[in-house]
Amino acid sequence: MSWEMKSREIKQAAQSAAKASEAQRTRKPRARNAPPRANGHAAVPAATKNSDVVYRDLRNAIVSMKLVPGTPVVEKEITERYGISRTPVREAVLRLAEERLIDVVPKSGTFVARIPLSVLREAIVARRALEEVTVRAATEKASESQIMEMRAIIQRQRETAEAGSEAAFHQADDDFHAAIAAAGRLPGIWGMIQNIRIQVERYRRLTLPQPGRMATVVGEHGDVLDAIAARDADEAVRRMNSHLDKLKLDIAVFRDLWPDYFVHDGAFDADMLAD
Amino acid sequence: MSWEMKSREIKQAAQSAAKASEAQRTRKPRARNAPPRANGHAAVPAATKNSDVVYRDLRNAIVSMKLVPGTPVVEKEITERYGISRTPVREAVLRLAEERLIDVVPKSGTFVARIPLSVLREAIVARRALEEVTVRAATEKASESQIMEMRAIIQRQRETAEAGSEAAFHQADDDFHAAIAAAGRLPGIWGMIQNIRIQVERYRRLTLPQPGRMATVVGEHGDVLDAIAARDADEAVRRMNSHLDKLKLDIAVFRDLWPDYFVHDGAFDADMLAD
DNA sequence: CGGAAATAACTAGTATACAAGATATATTTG
DNA sequence: CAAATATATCTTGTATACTAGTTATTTCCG
Repeated sequence: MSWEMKSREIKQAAQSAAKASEAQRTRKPRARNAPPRANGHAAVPAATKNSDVVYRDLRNAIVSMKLVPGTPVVEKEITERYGISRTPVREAVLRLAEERLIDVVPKSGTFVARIPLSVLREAIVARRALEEVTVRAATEKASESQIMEMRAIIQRQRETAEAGSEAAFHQADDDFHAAIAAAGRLPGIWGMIQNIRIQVERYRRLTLPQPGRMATVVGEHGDVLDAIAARDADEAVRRMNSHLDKLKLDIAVFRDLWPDYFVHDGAFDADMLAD
Repeated sequence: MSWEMKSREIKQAAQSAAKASEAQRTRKPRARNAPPRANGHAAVPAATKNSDVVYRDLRNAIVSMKLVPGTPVVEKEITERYGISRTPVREAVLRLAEERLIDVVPKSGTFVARIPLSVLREAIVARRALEEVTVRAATEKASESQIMEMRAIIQRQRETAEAGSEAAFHQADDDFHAAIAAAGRLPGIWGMIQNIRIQVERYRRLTLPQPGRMATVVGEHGDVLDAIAARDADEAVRRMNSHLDKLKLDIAVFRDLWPDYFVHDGAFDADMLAD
């Protein structure tokens, strides 16, 4: 069940050596000042590159804790697994480094990053603030059809919870929060929340094996939606906050259970749990 | 005064062809499982790479509107300017593409991205939400010395405003908001705010030539700090919000003045200004 | 046998060469 | 002369080769 299972062989472009004979070039170069499209480049599906595949696989492996913090990430190894060159692999690694999921030590090695406790704490705070905005906007602006959509998502999540399908459950969880942002006409903020969530996701995976947690989540989502449907913004925000707060109960416990997975960087202090 | 002035010549590594003779290798490879450092890799200043230089210069040129939206960004051109190869240039371009400051059209060209109106609107909303968190935390936790520090920053900003030094003024502006986040023990959230700010910064530059604006900003900062010093969180948040709201008065006007600089993507609708 | 210096092998960073596709210019054709 | 076609030459994406720095191992010396 290692993450290598997910990596498909990427078709490697055959490198034929036939090079065009170099005819004399007497033509003057053109201007090429035209921007791509006036409307805003959403027509083409933006062909998925090899580096995107590597990025997605690596990212999934890291946030799902299949690659635990401290694991070396060797470019050459990935290169061979996918049958591609270092360039796209390196591209993916650099993207992950910018998201602080990977640490690159120059001329030495790259490793799956440890979870910084300070980032963890601030990410939870920031997410609360942004979810509050989306919930409030959704309460104000959600159409009836959007509320029905969200009820459908919750029902789907209930079904996946009963079936015990973890991946589908997480997907439905994502969809619910995204639907709230969409109902509030703030889809971009959902994107920001997702970026923040990455930082917390690995910690959340460590806390997963709580029995009955999935059913609890479904219930809390229902509570939030009820308040939105009743157009009670303050209550909706309160319920969303209490939903999100379930996460940070026992950071200290898990930090002590897996000390190697966390790093205690500067801005972390004792009031992390008191907040 | 073009942005090329800022690009310094980067020392190019001389490429001597002397390759070590390949002696027979009978040694078995080592393990190399050790993570970089147990404490968290903050010792080394992380030597600034060539790609970092290109990234910073390009980014500055874009957010300062020296490179206006739609301008082609040709890798080869940058390559020649800095005397380096395409690899680090490409690295910088890709980073900027992820920040949505650059649009890369595969096999065709890359261009300075237009400012998406929907992102603009949501970025302003998100920033308000996060600044509210930091202001509230600062009101609660700021030490006296930190408040004095912030007064000093405001005074410095007043001096730069009187001197008309725009760059120093912006720096002091940054420092003030950063100091608030630091006082609230939420430095990471300031980082998030900065990322969001990039999306708005270019629009802000278009609105700059408002006479007396700098003095107004200094005054508003002082008002916010007064409320923090008085430990009146609600008032501090109110003043910060009114400070930030100065930005979004007339988006429609500027969109009509420079239609080519903006792009009207999906999630934008008329209530953008009504909010 | 223990510790320090030498050395080999690995790492990321960079340079360069080529491939695949897109776009503007040149050419042909009605 | 206009429109369609052809072609040259851009562009980014990828592969490969090499450099410089780091780390583990070996070797040498006491």
